[in-house]
Order: sequence, then C-alpha cells, then structure tokens
Amino acid sequence: MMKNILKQLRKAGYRLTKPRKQVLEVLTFYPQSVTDIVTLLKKKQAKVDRATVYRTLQVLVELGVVGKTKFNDQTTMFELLSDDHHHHLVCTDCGAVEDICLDETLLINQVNKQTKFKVKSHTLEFFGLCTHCQ
Amino acid sequence: MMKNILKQLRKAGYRLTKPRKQVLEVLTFYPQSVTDIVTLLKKKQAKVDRATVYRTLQVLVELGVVGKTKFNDQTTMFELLSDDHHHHLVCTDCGAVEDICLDETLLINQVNKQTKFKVKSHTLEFFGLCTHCQ
DNA sequence: TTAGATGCAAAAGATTTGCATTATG
DNA sequence: CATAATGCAAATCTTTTGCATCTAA
Repeated sequence: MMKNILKQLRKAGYRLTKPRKQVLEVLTFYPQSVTDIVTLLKKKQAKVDRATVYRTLQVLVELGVVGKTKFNDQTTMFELLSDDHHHHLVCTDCGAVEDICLDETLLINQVNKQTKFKVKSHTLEFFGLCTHCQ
Repeated sequence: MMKNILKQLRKAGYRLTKPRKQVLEVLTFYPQSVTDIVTLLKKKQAKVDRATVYRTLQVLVELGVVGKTKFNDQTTMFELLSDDHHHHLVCTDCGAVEDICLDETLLINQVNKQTKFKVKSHTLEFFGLCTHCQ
C-alpha cells in the first residue's frame, strides 16, 4: 500500500524523505485534521514540523493519494483514498465518522441533463446521528 | 422576503438592530465569503464590525435562514436559503457558481438502506468547468 | 555535489472573546 | 430602564512563506 504511494511520489519527481514517510505512516483511511496528524507524529517521537505536514499533505492531495474534506464545523480533514469512492456519515453528536459507498451516477446524470457544466469532481457528506447517539 | 426573516428573528427573541438589518441587506442567494460581505457593507457606508458580521451570520445559520458552505479551497461561504433546496456547480477556473436543483431522495434512500445512521442534513457540491471555461 | 526539502520563526488570515458602551424593546 | 448587542482590541487558531540549513539522489 504505502510502498505504492512511495513509488508514485518518486515517479512524480518527489524525494522520499523521512518526514514524508512519517506522515504517511500516521495517515489513515478515515479523516483526520492536521492537528490530529501532528499529535500522532509527536506520540511516535517523529519530529516533523507542522509546516512540513501541510506541505506534505498538499503534495499527496495533488497526487490524488489523499483526500481533503471539509466537515460542517470548520475543520479540514485529510484521509488516504482507497480505490472505492466513498462518502462520510458524520455524527453531529459524538463526531464519529462512518464510510458509505453510494452510486452517484444518477446524480451526475441529473446535472448533465440540466446544464452544460463539465463536472470534474464533487463532495458529498452526510450529517446526523449515529446508532449510538440517536 | 427580508420582512419575513426579521419576523423570524423577533420570534426567536433577537433584537432587530441596525447591524443585523444591514447584513441582511447585502446577503444574497449566491454564496459570499465574510470578506465579501464586509466589503459590500463598506461600499454601502454601513459601519458594521467584522465580529458583528460573524455573530449575525451565526444567528442566521442557527435560524436556518442562511446556509454555510465550504468550497474546496479554504473559504467559508454564506448565502440566503430559498425554499428550493439547491446545490452548487463551482467553476475551478473562474470561480463562477451556478445553482442546480437535484432530487436526492434516491441518494438518501441508498443511505437508509445501507445503515441505521439518521441523516439530518448533507452537503453536496460539484466542481468542474463552466461553459465559458471549458 | 546540488537542488529539493526541512525546520524555525514570522507573517498572514480567519474566527472568537472580553469588556466597556450603546441602543432596542 | 434592563439587558441584549455592538465595537474595539486582543487572543486564538489555521495556514502560508522566507530563508538558512540539511539531505536524498
């Protein structure tokens, strides 16, 4: 998995530095804030500057390896992207995040029918109550 | 329209102050950043402090009169909500925003079928190229 | 060896908050 | 007239940037 990402980085002309590997080590398939990531790095004794974390995430998002999502409050979240294109169910009570796979072709079709706008990407998040909190 | 909002404010126990009315005057049905709003207010000679703009927007969002959206970059956007529940087509080239009305019941149904999560709200934005920029 | 990457510190934004003052109801 | 709301300034937080130093290739 991560091996693969490292290859992609190289292919794109980026160096495989220690900080970059360390950031990749703490990234997950669920969304984390920059602060989450920095905290995890500290816990692992990995001394990576916050600015470097930002720079690394920027590169990874560019490569399409990491997704950048905004939740309803303020926070920007980052997560590793798997092959399955999924969305989030965010609990507004406890903050838990569930993944869900949806078929959006119907939606995209609606857009194409209504306008000439060329859709390249989209964001879709759901907010509500998880099983625990309802 | 705005009369109606003022009534809602009153009913909720808020005072109809000059700053609140002035903010409402510059709000639109398309998304604007706080800076946009502050600039418009200045143009109109309305002296409303940035902090007051934030506080007012917070109240209006709470009342469900104003929608708060995040676009892909960084900026938080605010817009008056009309009765029609619509979504945005954001041009990644020129920044233009089109509205579009979609029927998401199919989507919500998919969610309900797959999980016990209780969906209260959702966000859905599309990014791509407008007719001009493609 | 050398250009790209990092750390650090400072800058730039965005948002929030405390408090004395103002003005709505 | 009581108190909710405002303006102002300061405090926080998030993200970006300049630059000297370091390091992967």
